[in-house]
Amino acid sequence: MLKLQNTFSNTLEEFIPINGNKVNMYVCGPTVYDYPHLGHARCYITWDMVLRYLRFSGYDVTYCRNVTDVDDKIINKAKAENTTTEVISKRYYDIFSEAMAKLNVTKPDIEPFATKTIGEMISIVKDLINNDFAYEKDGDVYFRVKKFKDYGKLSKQSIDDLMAGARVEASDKKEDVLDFALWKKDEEFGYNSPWGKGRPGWHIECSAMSRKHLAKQLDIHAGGADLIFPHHENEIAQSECANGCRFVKYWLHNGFVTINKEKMSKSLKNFITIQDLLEKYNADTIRFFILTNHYRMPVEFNDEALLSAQNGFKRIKNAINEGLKFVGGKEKLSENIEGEELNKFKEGMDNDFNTSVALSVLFDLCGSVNQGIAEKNTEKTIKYLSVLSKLSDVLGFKIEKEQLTAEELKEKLSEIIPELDFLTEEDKTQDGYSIMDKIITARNLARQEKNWAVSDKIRNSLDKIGIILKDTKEKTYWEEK
RNA sequence: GGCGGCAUGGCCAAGUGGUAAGGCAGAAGCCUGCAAAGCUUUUACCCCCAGUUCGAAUCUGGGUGCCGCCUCCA
Repeated sequence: MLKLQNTFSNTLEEFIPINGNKVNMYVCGPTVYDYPHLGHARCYITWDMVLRYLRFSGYDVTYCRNVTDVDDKIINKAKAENTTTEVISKRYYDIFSEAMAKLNVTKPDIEPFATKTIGEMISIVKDLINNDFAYEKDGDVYFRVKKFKDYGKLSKQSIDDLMAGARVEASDKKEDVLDFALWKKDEEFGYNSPWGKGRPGWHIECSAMSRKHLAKQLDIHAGGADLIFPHHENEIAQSECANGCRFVKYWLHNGFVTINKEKMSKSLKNFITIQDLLEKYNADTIRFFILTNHYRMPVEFNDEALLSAQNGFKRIKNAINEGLKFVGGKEKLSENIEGEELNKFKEGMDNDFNTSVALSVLFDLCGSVNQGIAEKNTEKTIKYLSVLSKLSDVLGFKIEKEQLTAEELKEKLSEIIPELDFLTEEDKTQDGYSIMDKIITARNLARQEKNWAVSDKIRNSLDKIGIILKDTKEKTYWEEK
């Protein structure tokens, strides 16, 4: 039985979808105006893990994650570069998509763009005005916060407290400081509307996109904890007042990535981009790093933590790769998995996605797989490896070695070929794999002759370009670090 | 000021009343020509104080420290 920590009730609740096993899941996506950083990676990897686990558990999930491509920051950047907002948002959307693909984040079923949903936004704003929940003033439209009695329920803020601590800019146009913009007048970059040319407010975008592409009522709405107030609070106000029904059943929020205990963010300029991080660590390491903590807790970023994740994940990767080598490939694994490890995994994940426990199960399985290999017990190895492989897949690890192509390998080897004097001119014209075979053969010859100086020199040369040799009784393997 | 969260071994982390999972790092040993990988062994009175209980890391109250939201933010 799956239980989720619902931000709305602030309790652990049993997950019962509105409509049988069909699940609508909406996640607030990126505003595409700059490079995505590790904080974004955490958010989308987290919801990807949730999506994968829901599907693994048998739910029929429709996953929608929007793209905000109309925004002040995009406009400012376009102005600065003397180009259009379309050019800017396209550029950063492509960068974002590439980063997500590299991180093995599942592509959403629906990925709507705000600029393609303007009609739906206008329709909601109209309804809100008709219901007296909103008012137009000089081309702007504002939401009348005090009219919505449930305002503040998600963030546990009372209207009085919000008033007292209000840091929101007062505006002559607003009836009340707490009122927020649904539509903003904008002659230059705006869209036609009943109130003149203008742009949608940020919050209305998600209300519109979720309604248009999923439903008036969502099972799960997720996002970063910084969106609870005001973004999600305002979405609730808009959607519930426009639709006349409850908006979201389960609100889920992820914690932040921190650096020196401070939230990683654009404004603090303490972020590391996904691109830069991928230069140093692979996608599985980054995912492992994120999944070691519960998704609602903060995760402290530093190189020591990433290194620890890298080493930890290597155990899982090694067990799977060695296991696959031993049993003879992925097709030997069985589809139907069972056992106490699987139960423990489910138990952990059912408890609000306790990935720490889930990972500990993977380590247990690694032990069993390694044992199976050591005992040369194919049946045992297949049994545990099947579970291990499946569960690592559920958590979204890629595992399968990104095997170098012959060209890439040759490219790497070219750096050290001058040191390898045993290679003939003819050898050097061959492809990477063949050259590698020659190198390993030469080294094993030296080993047979107990010429350790030569054999170690070869191994050290390969090590310099990130290739490790593993000697076993049967064969010598090579792999990337 | 209002609201929310966190505090467990050198580091990360699980734990939701019954006597502290797991990972990293370190140490010792096995294996190995040496490595790599693997295996075995190995380190905790859970921020402080008080209370509830036969029994608390876990519940209650009070401290202390740290973080987040209240403005754009994943």
